[in-house]
Amino acid sequence: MNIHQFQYVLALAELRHFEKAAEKCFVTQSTLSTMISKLEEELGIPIFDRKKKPVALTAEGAVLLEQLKIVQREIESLKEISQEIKGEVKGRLIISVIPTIAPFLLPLFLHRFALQFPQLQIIVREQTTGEIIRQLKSRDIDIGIVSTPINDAEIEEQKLYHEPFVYYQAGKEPPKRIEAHELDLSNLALLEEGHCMRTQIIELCNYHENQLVNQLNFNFQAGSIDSLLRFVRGNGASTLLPYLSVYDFPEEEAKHISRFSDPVPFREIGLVVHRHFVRKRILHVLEEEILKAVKPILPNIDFSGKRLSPL
Amino acid sequence: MNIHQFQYVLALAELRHFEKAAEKCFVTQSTLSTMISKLEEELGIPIFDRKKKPVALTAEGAVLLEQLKIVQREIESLKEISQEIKGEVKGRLIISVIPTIAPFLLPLFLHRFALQFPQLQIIVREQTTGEIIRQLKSRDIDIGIVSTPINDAEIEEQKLYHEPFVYYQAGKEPPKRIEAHELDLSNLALLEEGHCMRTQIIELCNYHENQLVNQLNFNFQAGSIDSLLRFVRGNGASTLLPYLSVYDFPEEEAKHISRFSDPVPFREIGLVVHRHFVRKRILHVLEEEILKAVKPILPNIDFSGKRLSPL
DNA sequence: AACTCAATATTGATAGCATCGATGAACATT
DNA sequence: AATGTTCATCGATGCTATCAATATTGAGTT
Repeated sequence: MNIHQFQYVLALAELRHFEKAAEKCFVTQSTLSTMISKLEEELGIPIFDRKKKPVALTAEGAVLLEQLKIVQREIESLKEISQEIKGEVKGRLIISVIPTIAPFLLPLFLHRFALQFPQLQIIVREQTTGEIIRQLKSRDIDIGIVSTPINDAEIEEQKLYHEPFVYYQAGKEPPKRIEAHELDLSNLALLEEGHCMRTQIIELCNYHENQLVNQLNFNFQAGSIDSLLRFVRGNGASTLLPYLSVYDFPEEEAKHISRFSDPVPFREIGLVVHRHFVRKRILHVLEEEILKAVKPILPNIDFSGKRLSPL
Repeated sequence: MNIHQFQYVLALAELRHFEKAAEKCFVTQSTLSTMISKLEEELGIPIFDRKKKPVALTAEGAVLLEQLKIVQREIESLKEISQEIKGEVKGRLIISVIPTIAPFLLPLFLHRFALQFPQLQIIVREQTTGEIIRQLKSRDIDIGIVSTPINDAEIEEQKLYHEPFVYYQAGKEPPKRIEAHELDLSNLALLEEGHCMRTQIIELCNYHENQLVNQLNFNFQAGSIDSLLRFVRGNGASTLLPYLSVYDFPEEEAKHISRFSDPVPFREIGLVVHRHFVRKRILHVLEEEILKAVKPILPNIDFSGKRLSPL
């Protein structure tokens, strides 16, 4: 039994073709065939059904495969840990960010972050919280940036910052400051379902979804803050926006923004990783870079001990 | 990099002596030395400090060792899974049971259970809940039998049965049936601290620890139900006992027992394993054997939907 | 400083095995 | 029947894990 055999099985299970799997492992088909047979023999269980075209996993093989994946992953972690110890950060890192954060936060830190790990191939995606958590668990992505808390035993969270919401009113010029409870909730536009910010705002308003939506005689499902804003402007509607999406508004646009008086409604943004994520240094640098970028921009409000403030 | 090297490192880390570690791995000292050097070279990190006598782990080595243990464990799981698939159950199984269950439950099923796995070396220990959970997490034991729920993300629970408490009064003969609230709480003796049953009974009584203990002018710390009973008998005191400890009392002793009328105070007993425990079949057979043994004995009470009933 | 002992590293030989290219076997397609 | 595809098997080869023997190192000891 050896580590190569594990890789061969995983490759064959993925590609379902001996030659292609062999190619992926940089060996000949002959080697792959022999080695997989040996592992099957040693375990005493046929992993593949070679009668089927293309090759298929046996029922027992499917069970074993799951464990093989785990073993493989832990061996990968071993390598990653030693690279971290040596201060070498290589390989590929996939970061996924929710759509209400990504376009505003990423430009603030991504470049500086990437510079620190020239050997690291960084891939950034935009996904909803649900997808991010699912993919963290299946280890398809490495780090998520979402609105915390998540409260999942498999997921580790790292609080980053609190981001206030602001009120945006198209057409009129609302007052600079506004009390949460005096908010005009008619014509409040929201993002489409699946976005955590939609849910948060609905909860903030203490309103049922129907009540909010029904204020408008048609229903626009915005998939991004940008799209939401265009809709709001075009229809004289209003909405709530995260602070980072408005902090650099030009003067003309800033007139439509109201900041909230205390208690300011806000959301918490944090890093999330799988609990077995081992590249601690990357995580630490990422956290530092984000905070360094975001702190000078965010208003200086003390959110300590506060929960989401209902409107 | 290969699996043997992992084992060599683990053995050396444990025994801190090349020759002894080599012996444990059934290779020569020369092999062990070479192979460990190779792994260190491949990882690029010295794991051991050979200058120290006896050999010591380097700081980095200690970090790597943790991951090596994980890898090793997952490979062991792979073997165990294939044995389970083949229906072969071999190796060693360590079961730990809390002291208020062990002496009464074990004789009821252990023999029949062991017969089903003649190749399995079964070791049974008696430990408190805290120790059991700790050792499950460090993977030093395999299965625990405790009073559930535990509610720990790393621990998986398997409910077994509900066990009523009964009231024992030395000296007098209490009525056959007793209402929980009419219980005489003076002179109620308890197990020493660390036993979950002590805590449960204190909670049941809704009494603070001091109030209960102060009823007696001296303080006996019983470490087992047996020891507790001797004390109670010798001092005309009273106590609560788990049903399995009294169900086969001789008539003379049974006179001192009161069963509770509804709502009957009870505890829940369950199997607990680490969430990565893979020997599902063993667990399943164990559960079946315990239930088969215990069901004819336990009184037929429906505890569904009830929580621990306070006295 | 010379010696001794214990512990680890190194050396050179060997056997086992992963790997290869070539070929064979099974099966589907034409 | 001929051909193509796919996986298994065979014999050769080179690598490497392993061994026994020996060298080196280091910490006492005399």
